[in-house]
Amino acid sequence: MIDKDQIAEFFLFNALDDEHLENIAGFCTSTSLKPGDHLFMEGESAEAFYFIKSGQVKIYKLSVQGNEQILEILEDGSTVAEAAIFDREIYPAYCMALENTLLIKIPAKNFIALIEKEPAVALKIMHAYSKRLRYFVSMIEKLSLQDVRARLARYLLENAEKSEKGLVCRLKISKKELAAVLGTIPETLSRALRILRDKNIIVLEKNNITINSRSALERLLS
Amino acid sequence: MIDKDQIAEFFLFNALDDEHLENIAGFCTSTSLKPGDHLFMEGESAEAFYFIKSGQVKIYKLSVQGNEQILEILEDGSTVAEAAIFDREIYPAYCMALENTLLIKIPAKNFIALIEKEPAVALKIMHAYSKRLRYFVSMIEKLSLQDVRARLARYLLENAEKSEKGLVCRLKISKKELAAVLGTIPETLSRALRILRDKNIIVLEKNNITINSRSALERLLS
DNA sequence: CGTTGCGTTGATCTCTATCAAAAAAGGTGG
DNA sequence: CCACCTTTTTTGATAGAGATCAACGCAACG
Repeated sequence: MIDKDQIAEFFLFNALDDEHLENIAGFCTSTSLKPGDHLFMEGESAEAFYFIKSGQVKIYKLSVQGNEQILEILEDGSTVAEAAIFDREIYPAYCMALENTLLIKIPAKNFIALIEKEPAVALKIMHAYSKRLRYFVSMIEKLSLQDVRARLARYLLENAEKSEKGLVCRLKISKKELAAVLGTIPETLSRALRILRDKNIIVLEKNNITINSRSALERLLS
Repeated sequence: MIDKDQIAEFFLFNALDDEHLENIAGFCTSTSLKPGDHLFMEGESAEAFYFIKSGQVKIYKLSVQGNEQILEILEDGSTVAEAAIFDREIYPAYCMALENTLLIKIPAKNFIALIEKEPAVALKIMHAYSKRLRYFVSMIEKLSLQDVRARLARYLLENAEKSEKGLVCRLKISKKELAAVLGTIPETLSRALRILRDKNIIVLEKNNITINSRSALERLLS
């Protein structure tokens, strides 16, 4: 059981009044995970979805050979698996914590009942859905229409932030995970990074990648 | 302007009473397309979504080199681009008719207003969303974790139907389109089909593919 | 018929996964 | 702080899948 103030901060519920929040808090519980812990496995029945209060998880698929494709890296503020609860009620992928992670668990049943009374919540969920759909569409596009170097270039451009040194991409995940995000393997990622470094397009430090030439990266996309 | 009876048949609205249907019919219009016509282009602002009354469209992306990845083939009964209207309001892909196609156009604005009053419609839309999300997740999985032959095998298994000759996959699209659905090119698809034929796993006629050995196809998936 | 686009086949080349191994980076316990 | 172990990252060599380029048969269609 958790407190209504804890859930009031989440965008999904930020239009609701105290009475509703109390009600929701009544059926939510909290969960905590250590790095490597699974929140759920592919194929498990989906009776709840989650909010990430703090930490980081990955949603991923495995091939029969054991290759991993990360679908999403989710951080605090995100909802996890809200898609699974309306449909076949099975989680379609694995979810593993990458850090110490604190989540709020929202049972599907209660949530669906809530939506029937609160269309505002429904609209927010739909907004989250459409964002995720867009994300997956762009992922399909990248995977099937671009090579690894272009996928990396796009990732760098999308994740870089301005700093005193110029554009810098701070990796929040290991290179091994990044490889799985990009749909490749660590060796190939390592080589792709080296090529960009040798061309003086980027500068590599351990977890920071500084972009020397934004335009050169953009050229790789076409 | 269209009639309320025309929209009553669509699953999205099949829980609504006459008064609601009249209301909805009031803001819907119909559109018809010939093969090759575009319903919308990538990047266009999304002010409406659609129902397919009859016909067939493809939703696809293009790479800078002009390669095509089909995201979906949609047929009568499907909604088109219902995802685009809650988010950034831009169509994220192209939509082109493959046959003569009749659609009902539903303006986003009116539809959102409807949802706010009718949670039942919201739940149905969410159901459609989660189905599509699942579909895209499985597409990402296939594209990044399976080779072309496995993707083809899965397609055949998923689209085959029982007939007097056994399992038969009737192609509703050209092989060129099928290649784009599978994330490859016609040459590669042609070779993959030939290999399956040479192994006596399938029999090729022009638009029918008969499956001789279901188990052999299933073995290709692992 | 000629034209146009589709489907197939062949030859080649590029990209990326795989295998193997070394180097670097973290922990952990003494 | 150091030796030890594990995991990550990098590098090299190789092989395989699939894209590309080119050519040709074929059917549809004006």
